[in-house]
Amino acid sequence: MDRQRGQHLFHQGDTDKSIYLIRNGLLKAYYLSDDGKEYIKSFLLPGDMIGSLKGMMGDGGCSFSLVCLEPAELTCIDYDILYARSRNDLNLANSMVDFLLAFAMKKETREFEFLCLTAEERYQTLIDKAPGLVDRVTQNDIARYLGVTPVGLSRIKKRVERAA
Amino acid sequence: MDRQRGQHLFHQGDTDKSIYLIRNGLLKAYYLSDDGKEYIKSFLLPGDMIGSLKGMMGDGGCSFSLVCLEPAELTCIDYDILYARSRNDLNLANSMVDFLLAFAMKKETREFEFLCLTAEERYQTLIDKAPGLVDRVTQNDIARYLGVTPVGLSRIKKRVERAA
DNA sequence: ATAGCGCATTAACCCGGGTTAAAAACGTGA
DNA sequence: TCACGTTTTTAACCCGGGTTAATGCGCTAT
Repeated sequence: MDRQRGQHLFHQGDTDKSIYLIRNGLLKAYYLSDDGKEYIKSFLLPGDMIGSLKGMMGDGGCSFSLVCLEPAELTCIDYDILYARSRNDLNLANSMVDFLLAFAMKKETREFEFLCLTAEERYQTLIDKAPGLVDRVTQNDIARYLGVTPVGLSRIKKRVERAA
Repeated sequence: MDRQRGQHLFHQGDTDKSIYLIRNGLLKAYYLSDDGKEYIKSFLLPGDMIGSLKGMMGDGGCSFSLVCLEPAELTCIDYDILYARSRNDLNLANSMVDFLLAFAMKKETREFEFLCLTAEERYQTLIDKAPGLVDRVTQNDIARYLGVTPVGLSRIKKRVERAA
């Protein structure tokens, strides 16, 4: 399945129980607050998988939106079917365990960064760990991913450059 | 297995591939930075499970420490054995999938709180979602869990009370 | 070519929270 | 009861980043 730049896979509040495997392209998952502020949960690159856990569990709708920043090729998997199959398929269940373990480590890293690092340190870490991303994504979006405003990130950037 | 208040199950840097199921008591998992600052990753209550993912994966040592705040009864599970068994045991693998899904949702919630909420909102949320915890844990520790300093939390508390 | 839009930078001002230090409140054990 | 250590509060000062708004830059579409 293919999607253009700017196309949404689902919007916050939608009921979507799909899991998307990104084969190509670049997407962003983001929260939108009541007063219209955007917060970026993650960027998705080829090989990544994403879906709204809340949506899958039927806990109300999706808690965030998913949109293409670059044209994307995706594989869509129905969560209910996957889950049902895993109940009788040892290999599938094992794959899910492995995937979820890797996922948990990623989430733990991001938690660590918010809990223990300053905005400036998070920016440095991002540059080190995801070089190239900065060139494909607007600075606005980088800022909203790091938990600061675009104006704030502009200042951090200048500070970092001046120090270098 | 039993542990007294103040006893550590493991320290940051240790190699410990155990998973601990909390049957009773209260523990905290925390990071210690190079310059000696403490950041609390989570509080553990009866029914919770915890272990260092990094430790389990053999990715170097544990990334955090685990200590009892109140005397605790625990069940200790060897990760390598559990994982090996799950490869041939559909029911076990399914239980692990279920556990990991629930775990992922919890981590996602915490990520959301750091990304989208202010310190004051995180404090309010904690009081709502974990009433009683505030009475069992020092305000110092609550602060370090919320990502502010004890002095900062004292101010937030006063602001909240004044507004109420 | 130019009008218009979104992005990035800069400046001025403000505010939440960090830091340090001191004082007050609270427990706990001798 | 008193003394001590820990927790919490308060105060003063500082700084990072939010907010708003202006400026400039680079697209893209007409």
